[in-house]
Amino acid sequence: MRIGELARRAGVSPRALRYYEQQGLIRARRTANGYREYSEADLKLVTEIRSLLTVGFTLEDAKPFVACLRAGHESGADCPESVEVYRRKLAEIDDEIRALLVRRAEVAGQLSTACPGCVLTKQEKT
Amino acid sequence: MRIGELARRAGVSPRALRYYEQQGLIRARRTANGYREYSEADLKLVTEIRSLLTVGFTLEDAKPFVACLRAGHESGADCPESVEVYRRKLAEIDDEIRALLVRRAEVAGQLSTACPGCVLTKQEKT
DNA sequence: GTAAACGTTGACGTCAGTGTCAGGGTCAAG
DNA sequence: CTTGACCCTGACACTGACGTCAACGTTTAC
Repeated sequence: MRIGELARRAGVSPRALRYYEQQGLIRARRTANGYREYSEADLKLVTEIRSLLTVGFTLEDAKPFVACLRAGHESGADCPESVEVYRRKLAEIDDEIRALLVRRAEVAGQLSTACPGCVLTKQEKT
Repeated sequence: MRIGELARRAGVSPRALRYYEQQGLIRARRTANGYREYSEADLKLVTEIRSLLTVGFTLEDAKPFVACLRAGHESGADCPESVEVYRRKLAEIDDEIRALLVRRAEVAGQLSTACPGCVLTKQEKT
């Protein structure tokens, strides 16, 4: 299939697919006229990339998963490198959550100082 | 005081101060030679801006606080516009936390599927 | 045959808050 | 008189994942 069809089926733009290729995540055969030609396996790669991006992974993070799929594994996570990325991202997410909770507390504290009662709006009506 | 001193005392770079000015957050008198001249009140403004930035506010978010201080209030939060920003940011932070918790669960789920036992490392050793 | 719909590469724009140059001017100390 | 520490105004670089446009070639449908 050509880039437009792959894009539609994967739910991304052709531009995104070219970008993934530029970043070394996917490759494409070229037909005689220079058009990119993709296989069903490529659709699987792109689907994997998309699902990783939507949970906050970067393309760099996604590389081991793609490599794992290309190595013949059924899941992109079936490789130690992918598992390592999972563990690292999980730690990063935890750090972000902690940081956000701290910020939330600070902002809520400031708000309650500036406007007592403002902070307890709907859920709490002590 | 001139920009270098204000920068040191506020813990920011001169570049940042010029940027804040460009964005309409602070103003400065100019001496005969064109140098920016700041007052103690400006230090207070910049300190307020910094503390807001560190909890994740944008310069745009900080504008009402600066305006409030310039209007003569002791705290930048002593104005309804500032309180409104606090409430909005609090809601934004809550949204982010919720999104991160969802992502965390997804990643943890994937990790435990790919590598059962990996997810419970230190704290849980069921 | 021609217009629509597709493909190609290349390159700039986006968001925020700076860092870091270039190419100047100013000012005090020695 | 010169060095060094300031100051000034541009203006480009950065991060990430693209959007968007230009300027062009190809294929498909009528």
